[in-house]
Amino acid sequence: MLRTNPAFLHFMEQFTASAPESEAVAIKTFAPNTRLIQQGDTISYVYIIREGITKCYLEEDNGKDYIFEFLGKGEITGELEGIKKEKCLCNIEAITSVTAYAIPHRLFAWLLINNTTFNRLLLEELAVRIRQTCIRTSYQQLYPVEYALLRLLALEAAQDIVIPKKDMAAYLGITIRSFNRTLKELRAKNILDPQGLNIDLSRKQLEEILRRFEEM
Amino acid sequence: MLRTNPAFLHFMEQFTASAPESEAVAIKTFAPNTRLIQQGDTISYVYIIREGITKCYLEEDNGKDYIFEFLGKGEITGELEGIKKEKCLCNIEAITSVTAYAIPHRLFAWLLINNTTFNRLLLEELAVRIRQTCIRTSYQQLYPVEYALLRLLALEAAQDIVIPKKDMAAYLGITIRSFNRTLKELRAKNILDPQGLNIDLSRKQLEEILRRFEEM
DNA sequence: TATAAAACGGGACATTTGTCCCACCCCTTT
DNA sequence: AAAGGGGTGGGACAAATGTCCCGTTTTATA
Repeated sequence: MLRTNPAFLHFMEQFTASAPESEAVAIKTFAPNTRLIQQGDTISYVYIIREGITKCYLEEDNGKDYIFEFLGKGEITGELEGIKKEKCLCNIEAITSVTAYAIPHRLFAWLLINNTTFNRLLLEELAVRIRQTCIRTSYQQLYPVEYALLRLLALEAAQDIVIPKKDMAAYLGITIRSFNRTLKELRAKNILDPQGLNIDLSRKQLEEILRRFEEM
Repeated sequence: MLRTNPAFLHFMEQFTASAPESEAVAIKTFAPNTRLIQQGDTISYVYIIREGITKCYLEEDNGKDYIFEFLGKGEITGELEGIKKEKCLCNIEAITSVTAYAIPHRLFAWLLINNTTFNRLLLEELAVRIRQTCIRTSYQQLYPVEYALLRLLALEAAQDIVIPKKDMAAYLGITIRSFNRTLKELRAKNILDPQGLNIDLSRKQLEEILRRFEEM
């Protein structure tokens, strides 16, 4: 759910600390609820998140939003546009306060060609993203919302973060109404079986889930 | 819907024709309904489709299938597993008769490092795939099935291919029953407005859609 | 503190989608 | 020709989800 990429972050720290080319890399700051990237715009930077949490989402013409993923430390964004010069696919909006490395397209292209490590990191990142997306989409299409919601709550607690309710709903592709309803039903049934969710949870995390669950 | 990548195909033709390393590349043939890749398996080849159409899908524990995409000429598959050594995410099954270049992982890794063109082609392919997936997922989650179905029919006709009904349903993430029902409703309403679908259609394609639509 | 404005939860109903099942058609086999 | 099997379309009902709306709570502001 909240993706991170420590290896990428580490690379950027090294790179900005030592490489002469890295002068071009700026560090930008974004306040909560402001956008790093705006859907439809043409941009000239690729960002790598240094600190904070963002949401990556698409706004459809009918006013509905669909959140693809939450991007945290070390995640790259704007890379699709950096690879193929097209308009931005989706919005990247800061949920918490965010700082990010801003890599100009020119440098990005240079890195891809001349820095094997960087190239490799990006390749792996894209591969992971595709894999995760596939798993999630399929899961959400083929299982009842109930399961997906439970799983999402578990992930949220496991990562010890708080995501606004409306964002969770948008992530599941449902309305807040449905979200609330399902939540209520789960509570009524008193079913909370993280064992069946295929997520590793410590005892502490499990308690955390239960606590949040009651309070929501 | 049916993805192709002429540039990738062209590269492979050139490469197998001239490069000495390409000895390792075999051409494999697959009969309709057989699998190039089996979900959960460990493989040692990356495939690039030379001819034919395949479907890339995930089978969930509850017996349902979700089709991510239909891969045709020049599309690569098994690349996620080639980049990160993990078990196969999904099934790749031949719909028509298929021939494909089979690239051993060792050569694949070598190409990524030593052949800038290949590296670039893969990067672009992954980028396109992510983009397309995002667009589609969002569309399917946030619009009524009716729209998605209409759009799918249009795409199918525009590319002049035939996809079995059950595969179309699996692509939309719905049951055949729902598929049939929606189809019937559309026919009853006699609504078929490809203008609103954001797909470029020639007059001939439009007629083709209408024809198929009536016959289904 | 009082009051308006905005966010929130959930009831009631409408719509959409899934499940179950049966009738029909087209094969094949005997 | 008769019987059986597999695939297909759709009716009837159940379940899930969305839409509309209202009363309550929270927040902001004078």
